[in-house]
Amino acid sequence: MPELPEVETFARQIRPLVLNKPITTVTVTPKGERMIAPLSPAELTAALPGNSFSALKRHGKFLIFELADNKQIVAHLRMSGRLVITSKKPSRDKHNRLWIAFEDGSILNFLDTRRFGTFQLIGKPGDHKGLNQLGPDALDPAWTPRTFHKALQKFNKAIYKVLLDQSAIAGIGNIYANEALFRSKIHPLSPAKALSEKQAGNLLHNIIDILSTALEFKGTTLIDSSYRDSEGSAGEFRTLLQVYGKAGNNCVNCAEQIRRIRIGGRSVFYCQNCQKA
DNA sequence: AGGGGTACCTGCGGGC
DNA sequence: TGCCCGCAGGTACCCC
Repeated sequence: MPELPEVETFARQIRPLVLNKPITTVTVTPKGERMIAPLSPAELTAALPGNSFSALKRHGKFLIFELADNKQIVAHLRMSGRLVITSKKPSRDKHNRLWIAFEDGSILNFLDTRRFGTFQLIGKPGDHKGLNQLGPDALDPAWTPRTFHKALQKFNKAIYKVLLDQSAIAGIGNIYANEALFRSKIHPLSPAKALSEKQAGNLLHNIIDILSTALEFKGTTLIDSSYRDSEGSAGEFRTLLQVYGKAGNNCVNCAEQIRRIRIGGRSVFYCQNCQKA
């Protein structure tokens, strides 16, 4: 569920509460065991106590907890993961899968309803396959219209699929891909290669604007969705969505109704009239 | 290489 | 109320 703005929101909220604090215990529930694979709970538990996190970084939708001894924990929230801090006692949420207790009594809890999330200890930077395959972060200041246009040329597929391809640009998920294409007036099935540098530049601008604004709003919580930030608050970017989840609604720019199609098994929303490029 | 399908899980809403 | 279906913000893996 979480995309870049939601993951960054978690990072900002928990960072000051978990850095440079000695770890005392690690607890992995039976249903949390898959999430730490290939390590066993015993192996993870043996590696952490006495250690502490020296930094918490984010790349795309991954969170990287750096340990003082050069090891790292690479975490991914996938569809339903959440990170919550409690004091003295672990969260009693039924979906609390694993937690790390610190010397000062605070506890980092990884909640995950669907258990697709991962929380993997690696020996040194570079040892995580998923992380190694990532392209530049979507909010990396190094992006320019030219480099983005050039990156798109490498992919012989629909622009929608490239935006979701984490090896091309990291951090965009379904909601923000839909919104960025709508604002850029680009049809989701347009070949990525066909975009001009001007179109690519405009798309990049809209991606950055949407992700930055969504971050200010602490992400997007859809109606009936379970996403809540680390403090339990809903993300308010929902009010700014223009197409995602709005099949049948009138387009905000014209008289067309927003359509829903399937691309690669996922729901994609767009305006047939506005998104012709 | 790119497309599609399935799998991994749990929960929710809609239709009957 | 209960059941069955489709759906979900992600990604990996298989097959063609």
